[in-house]
Amino acid sequence: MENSRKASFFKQVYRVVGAIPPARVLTYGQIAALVGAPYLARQVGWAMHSCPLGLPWHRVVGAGGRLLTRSPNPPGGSLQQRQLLEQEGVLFAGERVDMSRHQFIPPRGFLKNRK
DNA sequence: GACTTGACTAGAC
DNA sequence: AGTCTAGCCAAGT
Repeated sequence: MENSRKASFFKQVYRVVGAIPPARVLTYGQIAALVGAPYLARQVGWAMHSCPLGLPWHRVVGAGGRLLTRSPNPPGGSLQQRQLLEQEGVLFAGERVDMSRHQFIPPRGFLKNRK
């Protein structure tokens, strides 16, 4: 059986994002790869646009630790994202997140050991 | 069921 | 260094 992989792409993304520990960040492409579609980075970002409350959307960054957040709310949602990350102790290299330090590396069975 | 949109990425200029 | 193009595909209309 194909396990419970029938969940919508979005839902899978939400699950991954919601599982990111504090002081850790993931790139859209990496999240996409985690759900089994390294080329769906866009859809990941699109899924985040619907960012359900309670989801650590601020822990999702673009390639290279770049902040791409385009929240329709305040112009410059990236700034808020940066503050939220710094609040967790994430270090920044200029305008980018220090990926070499905070890039989240999913453990084996990260998606399997889901309850 | 076809068209449009999109918080991406990588490569080219 | 920045700007542009192309490609990929799910969900909304």
